[in-house]
Amino acid sequence: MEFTSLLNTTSLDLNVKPLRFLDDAPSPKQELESTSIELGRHVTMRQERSALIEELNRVSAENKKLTELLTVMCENYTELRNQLMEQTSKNLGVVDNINTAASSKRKAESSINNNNNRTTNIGPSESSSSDEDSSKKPREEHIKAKISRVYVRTEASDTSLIVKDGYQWRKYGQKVTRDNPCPRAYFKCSFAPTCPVKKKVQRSVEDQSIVVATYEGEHNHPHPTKPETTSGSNRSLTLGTVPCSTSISSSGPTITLDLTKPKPSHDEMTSLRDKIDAPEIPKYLVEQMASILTKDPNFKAAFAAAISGKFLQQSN
DNA sequence: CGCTTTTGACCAGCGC
DNA sequence: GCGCTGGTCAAAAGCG
Repeated sequence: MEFTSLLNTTSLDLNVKPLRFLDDAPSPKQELESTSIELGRHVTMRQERSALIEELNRVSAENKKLTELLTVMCENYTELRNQLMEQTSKNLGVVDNINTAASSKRKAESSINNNNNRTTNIGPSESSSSDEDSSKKPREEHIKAKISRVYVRTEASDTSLIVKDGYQWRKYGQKVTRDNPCPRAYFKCSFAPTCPVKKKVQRSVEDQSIVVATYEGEHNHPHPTKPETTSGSNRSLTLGTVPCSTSISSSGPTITLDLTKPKPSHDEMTSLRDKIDAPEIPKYLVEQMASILTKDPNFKAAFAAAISGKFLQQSN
């Protein structure tokens, strides 16, 4: 799917013609001639109309600015996407080697029955069953612990088996396994005493600059610190007063933009722009939101309908 | 002094 | 039953 083919912000006509519906309305002159009793009311209406026109022009200008902001974000996304594609194509071969090397003789023997469950993952990932646990305890009816595996590239000279994921870990053992001369370190989550999560860290036998971290279980406590990367597939945030949430699922990215809430004031919109530009909001998050917005073919229609509906509501 | 790391010993599962 | 292997325990050492 080519993103640029979907992205056409110029066709996203956010600069609606706010004055158009005014042309269709009866002119003030005609109404004044119709009855003199309503003269005072027409004066008030004229003031309201001019205020409305001013408001609509301001909204149009804001829409134009938002369009430009969206265009910039989409350009950044395209650039990052190209970099990601380039990096991914480089790493795929390495990961395949890791996957092959990680299969020990014991696993190979037992994996005849469950080899189809093996997964090849880049970054935080999950598998329905653990290839190691299933070989160790094949009689278990259910897998108690949630297994995920993370590959981290580090300096080959760095002998410390430390994977910075934001959690606090206590090392409780180290073992040299048969299939890998590099020792395997065993960690337990020390942030919460009752947290059942365990972590195994071992260098890849093929590429010692890559550290393989295997997580077992789920944390039963909030994240102690902000991690470098998010392992979850769902993200949700509220930017200022704009109710906006994004999520990425297996079925694809979805976005919930609550336009039913009251329209933010000018100060709130300015605050929102400041927050988007502010460094406390990660750039990747803004770019992700922009990409999700522009990827959604229904977004343009929904956004245009919401704006036009707002205008019609005000005109009534 | 308290916490973390190290490391040898111990235990359990599995195959033969 | 025995040996191999991965995983865990716990005492000692290290560190701030």
